[in-house]
Amino acid sequence: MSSVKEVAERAGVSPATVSRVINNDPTVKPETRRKVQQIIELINYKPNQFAKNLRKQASKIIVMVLPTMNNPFFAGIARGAQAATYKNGYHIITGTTEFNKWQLDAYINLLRTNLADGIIFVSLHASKDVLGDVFNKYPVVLCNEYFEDLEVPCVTIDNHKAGYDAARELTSRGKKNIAYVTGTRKSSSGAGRLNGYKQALSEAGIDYNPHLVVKAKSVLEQIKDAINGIKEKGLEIDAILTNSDLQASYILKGIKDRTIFLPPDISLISFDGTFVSEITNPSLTTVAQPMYELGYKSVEMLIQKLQNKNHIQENVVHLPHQLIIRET
Amino acid sequence: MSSVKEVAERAGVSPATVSRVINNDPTVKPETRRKVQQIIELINYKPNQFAKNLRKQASKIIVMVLPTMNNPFFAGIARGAQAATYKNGYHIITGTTEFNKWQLDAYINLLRTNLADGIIFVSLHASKDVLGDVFNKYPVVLCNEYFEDLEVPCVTIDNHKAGYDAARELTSRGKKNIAYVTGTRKSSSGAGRLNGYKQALSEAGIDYNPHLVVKAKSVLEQIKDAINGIKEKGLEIDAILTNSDLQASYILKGIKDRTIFLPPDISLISFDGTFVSEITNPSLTTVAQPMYELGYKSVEMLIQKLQNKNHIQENVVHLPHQLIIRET
DNA sequence: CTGAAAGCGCTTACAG
DNA sequence: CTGAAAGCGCTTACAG
Repeated sequence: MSSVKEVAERAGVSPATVSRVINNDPTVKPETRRKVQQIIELINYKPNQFAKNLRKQASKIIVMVLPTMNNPFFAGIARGAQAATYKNGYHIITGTTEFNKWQLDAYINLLRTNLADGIIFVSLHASKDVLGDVFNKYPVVLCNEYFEDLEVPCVTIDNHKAGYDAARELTSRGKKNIAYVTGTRKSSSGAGRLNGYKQALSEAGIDYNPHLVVKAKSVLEQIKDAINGIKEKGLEIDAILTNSDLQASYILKGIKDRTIFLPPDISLISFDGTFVSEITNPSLTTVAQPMYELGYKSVEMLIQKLQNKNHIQENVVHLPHQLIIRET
Repeated sequence: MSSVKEVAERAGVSPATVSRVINNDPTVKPETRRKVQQIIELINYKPNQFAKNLRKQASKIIVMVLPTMNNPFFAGIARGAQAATYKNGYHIITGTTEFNKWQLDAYINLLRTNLADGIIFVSLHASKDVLGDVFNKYPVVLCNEYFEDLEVPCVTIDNHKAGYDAARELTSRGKKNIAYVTGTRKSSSGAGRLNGYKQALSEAGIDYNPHLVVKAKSVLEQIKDAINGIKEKGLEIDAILTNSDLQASYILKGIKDRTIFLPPDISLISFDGTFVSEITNPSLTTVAQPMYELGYKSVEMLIQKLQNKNHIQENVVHLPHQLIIRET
């Protein structure tokens, strides 16, 4: 392993000067710089990151915690995040909790041990009690979900408008009984979308019926029960809004299997706009989210925060979504 | 930020002793240990990883490079890898190349700068010339694809047998004209599967026809052209074998769109066994790979290598695959 | 424009 | 069983 010392000796300068060359200190005489750079290339010297980090008290590593990689929506966010970290000379450790509480703690420890400079929580569903402390102590950016009265920066779509756009499309098709399959957990995105849904109904002169709003995880079993539960109450369904492409794909599956009792040509709109919405049969009408950009922007905001660049002005950044009409 | 020094002062011992407690040195007197541990908890002390790494010349960080996260097959591998690193007290930086050559170099730099201890390449398609150097200098494990005469450990399924099992299923259905859509790049997995396919044909008394084997990326356009290309040569197709669930899903799409001219009930078998094979309509018969285990085992082997535990005996580890019969 | 020196926060061989 | 000291490989205020 070569070191500044070795480069210094070979170049006939001090380690300090080598360091200055590496860090583009403008006070170095051009000739000296050239000499040092030559040696660096000659012996293919790369500075030891740990020594650097230890000295600088910063690692240029950030952490991104996602619920899972199994949903291509999150994979898309991770991709964007990766691109942004790379572009800014940072590194990223992406991890998933797979819905385990303990996993979350493991990632936070990366901050506590100084391994990482900051953290991005994607679609975090956790109580403020647990995390308020983390928000106070470390640089944090949220993606998709925000916490009401905490001043943590957040990148998301305008969920109210997204919910509105989706429901509006259905009411404009003349649908009156629009079931809405949400996620199982309370969330800012869920609340926003629900309000948008209600607004669209109201504008179409349709009464809001809470029995049409049901919760389910992205598991065939739960989705089936949730939807059939509505019908068992004697309610009609002539359209469905669903929380994710994945959920929607299971609904189509259930309809085809005849475990969900709905017509195969039912109006169905989902959220996300992943490739899943293209490969189902029929293909899904979906509210596409800018996954890549969500990840990219989250990283940019975190880095901005790390570099204390003029105190981030906007706390919540809304990225545009887009309703894509396909076959459902 | 608290440090060993602070803990030492508060506990009335030397920094060395604190370090010994942290590292479970058995020579510490139980009483001393207790005293120190109390202080550690009291002030919630966490050792600075960089200082530790610098001193130990190891980071317990490994890198996993995947082609993309957009294919759930790779997401599954990443999940398994994550679990294994966590279990072993390591951290993992997973990154994707998205098929860019330059990205690869960025990940290798993590080794050069000592940020990471070792690297896992998943489905790596690169020439030995480029990477032989990396293989020699740093601890490397390969996943899915191996390089013939390099002694780099590799975790994969038995692709020959997998290709055989898939093709065998088709010949046993009485199919005679089995098209095979492979990936676009030369690969050890591709070669293995092709040989298995040939063996199954031969056992069924069917002549191997190279015109039935076509290359395509996981893009509708290419797959369409590849398959229609066969038909334009005047060849019949009564079954298809395809490289991935994703590719297969596009084939179904094309058939339904009538841009691929095949009957909707054609026999179709794909590889991977991701959730995609469940949500297509019809659902896919697929050769399921143990994604999670592939990732998990790759990490285990790398860590074994890092710890020099009795020189890894087996160089290539084959994990079991499973043919899952669904609707195609 | 450059160098000598101190220090980032750990661990470990050595001495006792 | 424990401490003093050296050192991992950098960077930076200070002095010249």
